[in-house]
Amino acid sequence: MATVNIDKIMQEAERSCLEHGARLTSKRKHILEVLLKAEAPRSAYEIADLYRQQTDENIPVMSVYRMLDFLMQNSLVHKLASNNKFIACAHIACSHSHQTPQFLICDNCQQVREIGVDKQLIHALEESIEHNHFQLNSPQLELHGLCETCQEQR
Amino acid sequence: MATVNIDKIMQEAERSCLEHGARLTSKRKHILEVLLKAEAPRSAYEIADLYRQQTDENIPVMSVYRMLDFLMQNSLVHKLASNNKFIACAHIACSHSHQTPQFLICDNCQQVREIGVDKQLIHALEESIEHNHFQLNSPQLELHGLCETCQEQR
DNA sequence: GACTGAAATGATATGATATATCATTATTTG
DNA sequence: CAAATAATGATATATCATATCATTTCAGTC
Repeated sequence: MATVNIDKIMQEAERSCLEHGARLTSKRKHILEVLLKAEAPRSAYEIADLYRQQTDENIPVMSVYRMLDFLMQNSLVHKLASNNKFIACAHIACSHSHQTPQFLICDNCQQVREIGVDKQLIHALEESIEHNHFQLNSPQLELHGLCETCQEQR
Repeated sequence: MATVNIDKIMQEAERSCLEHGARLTSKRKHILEVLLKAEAPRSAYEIADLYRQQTDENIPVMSVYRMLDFLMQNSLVHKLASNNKFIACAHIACSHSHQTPQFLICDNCQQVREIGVDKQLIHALEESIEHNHFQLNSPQLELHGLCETCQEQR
């Protein structure tokens, strides 16, 4: 089942890149696939290792960073600032347009859920920030806590 | 004027540590002072350099990290995950209890404003997160954009 | 199909951030 | 004061990230 999803997501990623004139090369695709298969956020170095395992091909970390930059620019991958790791965007194959990503990061098992933005919430945020005469970039929220599974284990 | 404020803040920091049985040693105090004097967030290595300049005493970076850990545990310092830098808490000498810190980070001049938490906003956040069966730790928000001064310069 | 310019990738070096570990010094407490 | 605990120093090393120049690949053109 997972592979079916990945195939579908990859198709959508290709379509979206084509539309924007962005070149989703084979190596960039592999990097995205590595992240789609990973169950948790991965560092650039971990991604390089997984890439080697999954393709029997070497890849310089420098290249991984560059490919991650490309994928991020095309909203296919996000970087989590709070732990310097990368994840595939959870909404690549969704129809709803890609908005501000919000992440729930489990501090126990490290799993990350990317949730949709609540419009009202964003509005409230912006209000709060306007009071401070601050002009917001698209705000990425990273929220730490415990996921459902890990709550139960306590 | 700045020094007056710093003195007052330091007094409050000492009082608060005493209250919690936390030992605010002279070196830890110096680290906090360095951050209070800095106009922008600083990395641990920058803090070590400033410490040397301001005290004519060497300090190992390892120690800086440990002291920063201590200061963070006692809510005197925050770490900004989005740029791996540290700042003094803006509310040390405030009477209102220390809640979720929210940071507005200027991507142009790097200045950071720590703003108070809007109760409604936090409530909305928590609602949004409950839908995902996620148990939040105290959420620290880091919001990037342009401060008032830098907006005007564009 | 060869030529050319641009984009992508490789290779190498190095900088920046952070932690592990063991030794030493300072402080508290009985 | 001695023993226990906490704080700091010293050293090594892991981890994350970027700068720079060389090489390869690709798209468009003739």
